[in-house]
Parts: sequence; structure tokens; C-alpha cells
Amino acid sequence: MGVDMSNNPPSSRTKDFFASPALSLSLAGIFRDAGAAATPNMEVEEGDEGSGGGGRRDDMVEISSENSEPLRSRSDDEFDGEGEPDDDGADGDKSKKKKRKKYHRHTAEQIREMEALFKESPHPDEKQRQQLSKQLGLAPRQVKFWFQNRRTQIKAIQERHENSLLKTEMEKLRDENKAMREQINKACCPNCGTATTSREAALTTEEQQLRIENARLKAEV
Amino acid sequence: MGVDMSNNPPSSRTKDFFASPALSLSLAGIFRDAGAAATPNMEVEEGDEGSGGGGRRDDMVEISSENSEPLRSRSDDEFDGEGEPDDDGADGDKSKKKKRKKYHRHTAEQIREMEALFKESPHPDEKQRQQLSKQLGLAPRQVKFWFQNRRTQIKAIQERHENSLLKTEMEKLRDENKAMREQINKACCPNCGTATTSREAALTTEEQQLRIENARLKAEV
DNA sequence: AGTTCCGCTGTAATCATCTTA
DNA sequence: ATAAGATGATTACAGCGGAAC
Repeated sequence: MGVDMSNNPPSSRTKDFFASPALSLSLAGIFRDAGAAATPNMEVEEGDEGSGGGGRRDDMVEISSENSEPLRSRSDDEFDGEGEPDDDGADGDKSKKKKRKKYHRHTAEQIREMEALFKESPHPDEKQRQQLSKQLGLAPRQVKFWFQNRRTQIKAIQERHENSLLKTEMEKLRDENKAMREQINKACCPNCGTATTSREAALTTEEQQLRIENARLKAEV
Repeated sequence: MGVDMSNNPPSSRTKDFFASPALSLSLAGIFRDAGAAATPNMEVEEGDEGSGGGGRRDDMVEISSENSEPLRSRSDDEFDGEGEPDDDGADGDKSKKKKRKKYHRHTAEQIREMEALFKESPHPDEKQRQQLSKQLGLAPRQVKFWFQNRRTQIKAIQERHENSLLKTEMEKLRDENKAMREQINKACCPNCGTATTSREAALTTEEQQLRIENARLKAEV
């Protein structure tokens, strides 16, 4: 009954890794350097109005659509109430302004700079980070985070890449394997062409097979 | 050139997620796997050093924390000194005790429940989600997020797993190929090669040895 | 042409552990 | 052997792209 299973993702088959705006290209360069120029996008929309205005947009939850349900309660805030009670007034109304720190993405330039440094050293020390942070107008922590996340990303991408390489290589090996197997089985040696059909030949081929199996077993262990 | 390694290998990619028997392990959340130990899993082992060095052993998580709470937090929030040159322009809203909203992790129970549902359907519809959210005291959005993140997580893990399988298999193939290559190159056939010199005896003894080793290996496997 | 919804990807930030100097 | 940094896992969010109206 219902175990569903219908889900089945509509699936997109596109797997192209390197599909990210800022990250991909530079990364791609690491592996295969395509000569393509970089600096693709740069449109950082995000017009943050200058600082003066103070707009304060509250939150962005905006669920729209019908689903707006009764925003549940205090919700998640941590249970340990310690400190931080700021209970926003009664919850009577559903205002619930949960201002969750604006999300905020770093600008293209900031990323560019950090990337540049990253290329030189993926593990910058505090000094370097600090300097960068000053230069870019980011908090030192943010720079630190960025590097951390970046390392993780790189690793993931590399892994994926490696995976695909592995796959192709394996396929190659598999073919080779098959070919060799056939060769051994039927034509013994290319030099003399016609293999002898005598008992000796049989023995050697058998031996060969044994060797092969042996190797395989060894690999397994 | 486009190497295009995309892959849509018709091959094994079809597992419906979690269908994998031994996948569970590291998924972080499994604090208690409820359920009798019916999961004889134990596999996935992969040494590999990779860069950076570091062998690491990952282990089952064990976050303890009995249900209910307390999840301690060591010093939370390090107050950075505020003086930071932060202010990334714009948005100067700082000021005030900015309680950087606590991070907050879902409780073990919430996770357990969600996981349970996840097993049945990784893509719950709004109704299901809503119900769950009520039951667990989480905002619907949180539930939604959780499922999303979880899906990605699973995917990543699966990929990793697949990757390691691939690696071992490839290694196996490689060895086998090497062996075959050697065979072909040297001990090819008794007629043309170095085999004609009353090699029979030697061959047979060698063969016997091979057989013995073979048997031993088989036993090990 | 459209628009509404939804899932997925990428990313920011935080915490918990593990390493390492 | 203690403090600092790296790493992995999590929560949360913005946007894109496709599918369903």
C-alpha cells in the first residue's frame, strides 16, 4: 500500500558539475585548463541602498500562497532559554518578526580577491586573512568562513571529478581486459601465430588462467 | 574537447535512494537506530590518504544527548570584538545586542521522526510536512528545509560510497590486467618462446603451486 | 508569449570533534 | 596537554530551472 515510490524525480539528467557561477570556472581551470576566459558574471544585483536609509526590511519569510499557516509559536528558538528573552511582545499577533540575520552573499569582487589568495594558499594564516578582510571590508570571521567553505567545496568537486575520471578509466581497463582474455583464450601468441594444440599448450593456457584468477583473488584480499 | 564526462551511465544509478542496504552508517543523525540490530552493515572502509594527510576514522556518531535537551554548548558566541572593521558598508544595522540568533539544532527526537518519514518518502508533500511540523513543534519551513538538506546529504553520501566501490573494483581490474599482460608477454607459447626446453616439468610444478595458492586465497575470500 | 510552485544547487554561518603544534 | 585551527555535519536561505496550470 502505499509506500509510494512514485516520487521519482523528474530528473534532470544534467549533471554537469561546474555549473556554478563563481566557482566553477576557476576550478575548472585547476583540472583542465580550458582557455576560456573567466570573469563571467559580475552582476551582483543586490543594490543595497546606502547605509543611510535604514530600511529594515523585516524578514523575508513571506510564504505567499495559501500555505500560510499559523506560524507556529516561538518555534525553534532554543530551548535553553537562558538569556535572550527578547520575547517580542506577546505573540498575540502573528507578527513574529524573526529577523534572521540577513542572508547576504559576498560580492563578486570579494570573491575574486579571496579566490586569488586561495590559489596561492588555501590555508592563509591570520595575518593574511586579516589583511584581506580589511581590504575587502569583510569581518575576519567571514573571511575565515569563506576559506573553510571553499576548501570543502573544492574537495567535493574534486571528488566528483575524480569519480568521473575513474569511471572512464575503468571502462578502458575493462575493455582491455576483455580483449586480452580473448586473446589468451584463442590465439596464444602473436609471434608464432598458430598455437600448438598439443598438451603443453593446454597446460600453459591453463596456467595462465590460474595466474589471472590468482591475481584477482589477491586483489580482493 | 569537451571532455564531457557527464555520465549517464545507464548503469547503476538507479537505486532509489535509501534502498541501499548498507548505506546508513554515517548519516549523522542516527542516534539510536531504533530497531533491532537488523542491520548487519559493515562495510565501507576506505583508507586512502588523500591529500593533506590525515587519516581519519569516522565512526558512528554518538551524540548522546538523551532526548530532551540539553545539548550543551560550550561557550557560545564568542563575542567578537565588535570593533571589527566590519561594517561592510551598508546595512549598518548592528548595534544593540545583536543576539546572533542561536544556531540551534533540532532535537534527536525531531530528527528521528523526520527520518522515519523520510524513509517512506523522501519527498513528502505539504500535507505530510505540515502534519509533521505540528507534531514536532517545528515551523513548516524548517521541515521543508530539513528534507531538502537531507536529500542532498544522502546524495552526497551515496556518491561517496559509489566512488569507493569504483575504486576498489578498478584496482582489482588493474591487477588482473597486469597479470594478463605479463602472461602474454612472457610465457606465451611453448613453440616460439622459451618454453620449448623441456619445460614441462617446471610448468606443471608451477601450476601446482599456483593451484595451491589459489585455493588458499579462495578460502580467505 | 505567461505565472505559480517546487525541488535542487550553492553558499553562509555555526557547532562539535579531531588534529596538531 | 592545552589552545588554536582544520574538518565535518547542520540549519537556513536565495535563485535558477523545470513542470504544472
